[in-house]
Amino acid sequence: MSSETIRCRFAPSPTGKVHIGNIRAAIYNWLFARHTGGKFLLRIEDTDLERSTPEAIKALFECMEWLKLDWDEEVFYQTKNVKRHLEAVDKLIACGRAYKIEKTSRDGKTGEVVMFRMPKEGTIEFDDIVKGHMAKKAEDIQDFAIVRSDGSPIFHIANVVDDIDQNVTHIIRGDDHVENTFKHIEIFKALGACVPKYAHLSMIVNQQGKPYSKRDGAAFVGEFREQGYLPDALFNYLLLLGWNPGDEREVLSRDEMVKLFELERVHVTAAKFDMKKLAWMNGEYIKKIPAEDFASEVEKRSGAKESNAAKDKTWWAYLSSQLQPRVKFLNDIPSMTLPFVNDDFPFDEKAVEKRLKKPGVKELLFDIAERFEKAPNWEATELENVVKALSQGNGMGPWVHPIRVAVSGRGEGIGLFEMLQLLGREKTLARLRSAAEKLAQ
RNA sequence: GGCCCCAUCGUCUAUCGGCUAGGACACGAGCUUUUCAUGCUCGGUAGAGGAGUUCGACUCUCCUUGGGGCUGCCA
Repeated sequence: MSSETIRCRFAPSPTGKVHIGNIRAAIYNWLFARHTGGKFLLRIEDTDLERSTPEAIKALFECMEWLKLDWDEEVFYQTKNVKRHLEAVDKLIACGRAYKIEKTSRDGKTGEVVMFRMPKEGTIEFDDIVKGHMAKKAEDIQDFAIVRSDGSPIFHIANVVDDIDQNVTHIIRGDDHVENTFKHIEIFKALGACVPKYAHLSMIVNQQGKPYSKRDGAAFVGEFREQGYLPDALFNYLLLLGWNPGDEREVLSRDEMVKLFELERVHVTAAKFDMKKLAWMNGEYIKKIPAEDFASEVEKRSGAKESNAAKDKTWWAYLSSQLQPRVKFLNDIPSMTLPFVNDDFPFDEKAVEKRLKKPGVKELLFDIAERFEKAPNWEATELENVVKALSQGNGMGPWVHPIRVAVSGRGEGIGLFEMLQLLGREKTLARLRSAAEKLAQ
């Protein structure tokens, strides 16, 4: 196949939220087009006027942009092609491949619809790029409606006519359309059009093997975004769910993906969505963020007030360098940075119980505050030396743990002495003493 | 019910007839260590069952079982 003729498309119906299974189809289409040098088209199947609002379409665009899925040519709106759909229907009626009939729908609507006439014998077959050879006896497929009693075209005819009009050569879509393909092939043929190549993608399923839905956790792209997932991490993970480069690489750059992606390597089997692996992937991508960018992300998400002069660029860089290997989700940043930017931070009850409410801790905190106060400078190494001297070669745990909880309210976090350096002398001493005084009561 | 599709560690997967079945996530152990992470090292767990083809089958064929999809005036 000549590469300049390859044209594939992502054809979602805008419902306001973009499901991960759906966006994976977009990703595969995009990668296929970019790999082959073909075109990636975007068609919005907005015939459902109830759900297809401008807001829903906007959400779709935002989602595409977030994942850096750029498309070629102008967006194709299905509603703008209704005239062509109906022309095709007339043509089908004229040649006997469609007919009008009085029908009562499931929900009780009665009226005249247009049905597409399926052949009554023979086999319909196609070679699916991922599923292989597919065949079905024509007699196993019933005639089906293509125009509603209100005169509006139905998915089957609209979809096929749009694909013809957009010169689509490759249809890469969800597994749930396999059965439709046998119907659509007949429409293409009846209309005298070339039948495109098909590639059907397996579904993303939950731990029970059922289609992954919102009941299983985040199911829409927007939710992953809100939860602090990086677009590249989600993209990479979704790609791996059903495709691999054939070697052991898993974390791939966009360029590598484009270079390596082949539809032929896409899996037939349904893949279970593994949130744990996605989380790991996200951590990998967070570690890849350039230090400067991560620092500004930390500053942005910390909710810090600009007024604090002590917090200069160096300060943020130091804090974020400590945070970067520890952050799994960008959404973890606010709670992790809170003790650094605000004196009003929560104390973890368990940590307080375990580290502070112990005999001698009050005295220990007062004592250490005094020793820190005398420190010649406020560098992490200097502060560490103070505690080292106290521990006399034994573990520093008995000092480190209470200090950590006293100044940050939590049992875990970045290195303690780095933490103290970042807090500064004044805040550290104040917090140590205030915690000690609370214990006295 | 009918039709279609699928089947390797718990999960994602490598393997396109030669396998002591490899990797990643997760899990366990250890090292590093002030915590939590990171990093490094090590470890366990897999070819649904049954026939057949073959010198040889995870790989090919058939059956069984299990799972999924479709069977709309939804897309």
